[in-house]
Amino acid sequence: MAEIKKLFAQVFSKNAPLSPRVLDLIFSLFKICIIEKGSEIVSQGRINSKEYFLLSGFLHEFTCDEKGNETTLDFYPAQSTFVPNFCRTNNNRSILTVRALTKSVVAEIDTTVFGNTRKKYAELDTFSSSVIINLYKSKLQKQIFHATKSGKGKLEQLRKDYPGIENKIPLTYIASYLGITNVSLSRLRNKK
Amino acid sequence: MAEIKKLFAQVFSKNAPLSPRVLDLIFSLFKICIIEKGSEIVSQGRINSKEYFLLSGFLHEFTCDEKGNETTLDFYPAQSTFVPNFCRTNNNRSILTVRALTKSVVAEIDTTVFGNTRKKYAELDTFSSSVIINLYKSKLQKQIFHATKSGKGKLEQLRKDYPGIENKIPLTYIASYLGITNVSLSRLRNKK
DNA sequence: TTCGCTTTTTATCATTTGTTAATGCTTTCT
DNA sequence: AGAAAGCATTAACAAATGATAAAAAGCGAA
Repeated sequence: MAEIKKLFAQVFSKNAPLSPRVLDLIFSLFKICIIEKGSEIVSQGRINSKEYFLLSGFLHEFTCDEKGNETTLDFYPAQSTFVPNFCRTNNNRSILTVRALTKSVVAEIDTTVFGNTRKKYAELDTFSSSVIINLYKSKLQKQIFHATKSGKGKLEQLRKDYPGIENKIPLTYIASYLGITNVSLSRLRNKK
Repeated sequence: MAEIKKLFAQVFSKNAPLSPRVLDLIFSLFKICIIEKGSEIVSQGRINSKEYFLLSGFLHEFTCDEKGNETTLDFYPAQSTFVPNFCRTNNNRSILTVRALTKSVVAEIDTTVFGNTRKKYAELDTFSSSVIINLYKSKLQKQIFHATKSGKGKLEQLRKDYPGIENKIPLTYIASYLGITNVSLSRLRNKK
């Protein structure tokens, strides 16, 4: 349990520093969940009213269009912050799915509980702003990534952003994230 | 001046409804600026501490890499909301540029003035959340756009998103936004 | 292990996109 | 008007990517 709390503190510190007191308090409000490989934490179309932090494991976030095609939008390595609930929902229904690609440990809290706590502690407010800034900047980077790089360049960037990812998860998800076909990805990987 | 205020009200209502009273109040705090074609409202690398709303005209948002290559990230048709200051800056310095592609009219306000006013009126808080949600969703759409569509598909989508844009601004910016070369864009336009 | 299923690679061909360069068309400025 | 600069199109070729299908490799369950 001490390890869990350490991981928890680390995820939070990636966004903004929190005092030990507030960290203790907020930690006590979270529920720790074990997620089996293949199961979904958040599901597209479903009601969801929680905030999440990934402590350990590996997840991917994707949308599914009318034809059933999944597009992977992001990867969550260990110690990642989820998109905030209010951004990823329409009328409380999720617009995307987050699925475990390996067995994972997630910390979850109700949005209203978190919101109420936030009102009491200014540092949690700063924390939340920081989450949004990081989210926006990461999306901005993704746009530049897609608009300026070819398949080869995107694969190189992916390798920097997520070291070892090719040995961790099925390549289909990587191809989807890069916006290329499985066949193209295979070619790029086996070429010089 | 009555027209200006009407445009102002319309931009705001695109995010979240505001009561006439708060709208009047907030309007009085803004400064209305005429922007000549080609000049920059926000400049990459420069200190900036304002929030902006585009009343009329047409803008584009871009970043410039070390080599001087510009990548257009977004277009702002008349009555658009800018990315919030806190998202588009690092230590108060802008990480992107917004430039007028036609003569434009912009409403501007200091971030701290806006922030203070927001604290007093809950509806402005809702408004700000709404701006962020719209921002995030628009970035999400852009990622899906790039990851799932070919040049042809992206051009078709652009035409839906920004009707008439091809007759309004230089095609270079459009090609950059689509992540293709000027030559490819020209080909796609004159084909089929 | 062996079987069956999924994932990945390989091959072939068609299509798209990039690169380079030349041309023609506007626009702008003097 | 004329010159200069910027913008858009076209052409020709090279390179990258997609589509399809088949083979190979990996994985899990009985």
